[in-house]
Amino acid sequence: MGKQMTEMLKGTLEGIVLAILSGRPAYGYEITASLRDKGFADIAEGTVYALLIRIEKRGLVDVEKVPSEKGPPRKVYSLNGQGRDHLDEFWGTWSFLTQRLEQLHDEGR
Amino acid sequence: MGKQMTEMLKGTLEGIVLAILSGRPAYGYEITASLRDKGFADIAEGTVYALLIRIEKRGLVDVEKVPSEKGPPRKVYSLNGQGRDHLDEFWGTWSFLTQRLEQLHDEGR
DNA sequence: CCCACTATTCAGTGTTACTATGTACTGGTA
DNA sequence: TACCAGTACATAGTAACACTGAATAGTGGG
Repeated sequence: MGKQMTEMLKGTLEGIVLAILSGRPAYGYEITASLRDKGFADIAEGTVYALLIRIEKRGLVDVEKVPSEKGPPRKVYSLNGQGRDHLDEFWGTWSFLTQRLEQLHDEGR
Repeated sequence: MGKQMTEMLKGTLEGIVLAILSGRPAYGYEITASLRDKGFADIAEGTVYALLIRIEKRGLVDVEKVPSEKGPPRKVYSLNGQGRDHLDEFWGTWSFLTQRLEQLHDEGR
């Protein structure tokens, strides 16, 4: 992954994962695959799992352990009320940033 | 500043400052004021100065010391060729991110 | 029996923005 | 004179985050 992308993902990746979970509950391995599909090809598994543990500790998601047919049990994460609030905040912050940057980009020509 | 914004600025602030410098050369104190004008009210001076030193070490900007009438000499930074390339890369990475997130945001309703 | 795939965890690292403080120069004012 | 506000830059220490690399564990196929 480019170093620029790595830095830009800080703070953003959390929002991305919360947004994915806002659609439906999912487990780590699944989310990693989903990210790859969405174009984030080089996000390491370890990164996603660490993020999930973080948002769990903050109380943004509920967790349920579900047995898998193909491997160890899955930890299925679902967005709760607090998580939904946090996601709303995220979109607010994000749109603020995009507006400022769009303006800067337009000024630059 | 919100913690979310703090994290999201990582990687982005550098691009913002480079974009400002792409318009015209500027010095730290001036850039900090410019950021306040642009809506980034709570960015600490120390943050900007540290960033400027960083991009100087990476060779993205040229520096010239210019005496000031109102205080210590100013360090005026101007974007050089390498900085311009880096800024282009930044916009590329940024637009990739915004596209993915826009899509995610639209899916979320 | 080993390998590929599924699934999670964790210690150590590098980068970044923030906090808090200090330094230095000028001009106005009490 | 002494002090303070404004200008201008620097830096040590901290917290947060994504990445690297590796380990662990379960299942099924060659």
